Amino acid sequence: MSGDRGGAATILHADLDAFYASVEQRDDPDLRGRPVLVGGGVVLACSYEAKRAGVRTAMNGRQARAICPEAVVVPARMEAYSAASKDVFAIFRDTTPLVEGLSVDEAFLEVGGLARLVGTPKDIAARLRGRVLAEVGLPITVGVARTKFLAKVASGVAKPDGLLVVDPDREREFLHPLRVERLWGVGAVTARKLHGMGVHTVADVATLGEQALVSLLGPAAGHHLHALATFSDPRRVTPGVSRRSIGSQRALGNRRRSAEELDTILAGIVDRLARRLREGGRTCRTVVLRLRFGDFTRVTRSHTLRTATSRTDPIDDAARTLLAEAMPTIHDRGITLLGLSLANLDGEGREQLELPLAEDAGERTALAGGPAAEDTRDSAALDRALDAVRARFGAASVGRATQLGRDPGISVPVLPEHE
DNA sequence: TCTGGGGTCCTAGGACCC
DNA sequence: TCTGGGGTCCTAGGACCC
Repeated sequence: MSGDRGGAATILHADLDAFYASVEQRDDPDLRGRPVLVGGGVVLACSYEAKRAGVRTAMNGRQARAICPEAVVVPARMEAYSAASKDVFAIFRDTTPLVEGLSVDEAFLEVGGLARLVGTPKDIAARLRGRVLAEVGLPITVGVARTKFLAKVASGVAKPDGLLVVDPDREREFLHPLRVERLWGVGAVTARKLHGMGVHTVADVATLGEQALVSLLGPAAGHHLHALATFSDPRRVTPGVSRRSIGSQRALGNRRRSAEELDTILAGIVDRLARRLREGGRTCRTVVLRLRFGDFTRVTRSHTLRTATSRTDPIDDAARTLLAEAMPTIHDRGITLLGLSLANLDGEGREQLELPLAEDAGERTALAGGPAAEDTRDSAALDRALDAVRARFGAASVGRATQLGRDPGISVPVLPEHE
């Protein structure tokens, strides 16, 4: 039964193998058994045949074709991958209600409560693999362990098309010989730091001790790594965790773009994101502009709105302002990527409309219109501004205007339409 | 490895408040 | 005039994941 650390191996980590490439091979029999690269400019995904030749995800396309000249390059078909992902997740949820998705192609499943009805976790995992292959036509690897982390490591070790159960009594012999790169949260930078300390295996991490890890990597990463290396991972499988940000970006290549072009591209991104926001019934408060340059340096500029919104206009205003303010400082570097993220999702419940105010001899007066009416310093302007809000949103939808702290602005709550 | 598009979380400093 | 400690919020950047 369970090991000495209390708990049985009931967490599954299910991970589709070379997901995009497998969908392509499923849909085109000619591609089966051959090295497949998805995406031309950069390798978005590659089949195991290509991986064996040395191709890696995110590799430059030209380089990948040089390494593996016989590879077939196919364009990405995002709709097909989304559909396949939905089908696979339906099988996950048919297996257990406790499904926590990590990305389009992987999820944790808690099957502890199911054991007596449908078999051991290993039986469940085997059946799951069979169903995904039979019903969706895709190979999937499943790791089974007592903790999320060990289950994920297990699936990584078992790939491709494998099933691996880590017995709770044998966790140490499974984990400690592995390289530190297997630890969740150890990437290139952290690995280099650890290697510099003579730490190469997970056993080395455990030996190094928590204090040394914290001083080397900072409190969060240090505690985290120590916990993983010493089998302490109390995180439960929690379904339905909602997104904390959404974003969209576009690579622009090396060609120089005019201000008008950048403007058009930004408008398209804003439009898409605001629509996604509304479709999801969410609001955002923080708008983050992301830029990348020819030398691959990056810059972000962010602005937090005073009130949450899902409307396009305030997001668009903020994005444009951020870009305009950033332009002088980035000057000649050549923008190669333009992106926008909306964060602070659901930061406030009620959507509000803000109207600008003018400062005049210590008194604040509302402006009648938008920012264009800055010369209007009429004391009746507040009323006119409120009228404008009513005209736009309907009389019943306008709440009481309030002064916003020391800021030169007022806030007019706009109630939801059906309230 | 000269680089996509989508995300998550952490850190550090400054402003501001009590 | 100089000086606390603690808390929150915002901004910018960085590391990491698939």
